[in-house]
Amino acid sequence: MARTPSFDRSGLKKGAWTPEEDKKLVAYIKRYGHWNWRELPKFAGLSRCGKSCRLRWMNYLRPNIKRGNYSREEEDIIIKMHRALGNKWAAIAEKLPGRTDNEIKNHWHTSLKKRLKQNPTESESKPQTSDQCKANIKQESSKLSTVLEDSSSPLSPVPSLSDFSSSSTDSMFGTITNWMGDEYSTILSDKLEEPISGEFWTESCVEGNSYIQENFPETWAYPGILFPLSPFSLEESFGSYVSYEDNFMEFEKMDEIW
DNA sequence: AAAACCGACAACCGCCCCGTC
DNA sequence: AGACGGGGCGGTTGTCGGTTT
Repeated sequence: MARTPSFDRSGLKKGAWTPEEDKKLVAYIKRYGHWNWRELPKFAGLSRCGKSCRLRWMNYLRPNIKRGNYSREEEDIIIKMHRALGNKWAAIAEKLPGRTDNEIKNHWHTSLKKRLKQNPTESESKPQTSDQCKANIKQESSKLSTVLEDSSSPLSPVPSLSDFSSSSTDSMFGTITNWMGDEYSTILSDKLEEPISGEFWTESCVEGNSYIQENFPETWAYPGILFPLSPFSLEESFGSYVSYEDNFMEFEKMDEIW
């Protein structure tokens, strides 16, 4: 399925990701976040370019990725959004929780396009100007938000942070392992064996830890952590961002959790 | 059983946008 | 204002598994 692994001139690996590489990437991001995609592979011990790491994380490894078959409802949304927006896969993906733009794009090219050919009445998309697209994005977004807010909808967003905070460790762990699969669940199981204190859930995340996303279980965010595992000093890496003392404390807190 | 074909999808590439200096 | 760098996006390709011939 994936491409055969190879190395480019600069020695960077290309092609299919191995489970080992995935583990390294996941372990690094869950510990330090993606503070800089370009630098990240060096510190994570990966011979990959930053872009490749980003892509792997965004399309495959990040939490709450929904895989598998598309429901009819999801397909209808894709068709509808595509009619309104054209090939704005990222915008379309925003309205399908758990689906990535890449996945939607693939599904469009492999299935939906054909389906529409057979049944043209479903589509009839006219080329749109970029202004029209922008207007449509707004319009479709507000319409679909209404649908998605309805908790009875099968397309409801993934559980919110408050859902995680009120749930048991077990159920949260279930959610996390769900997106990672068995392959990686062992990395986590060690860390999640002990219940997480109530205090932990109320701590806010540092703004600017850019990988922390909506619906991202807070345990993954390491409250306050913003620095890399780097051979350089913290100051060198982040200059005025943080003081060593502050983050050393965060480090300790983090290690308690993990 | 083997070859040819097709569908699915992970991954790469190049371009563009946006923030920073 | 313009150069630069990082991140994001969309188009495309490469490969594998399944199906058909």
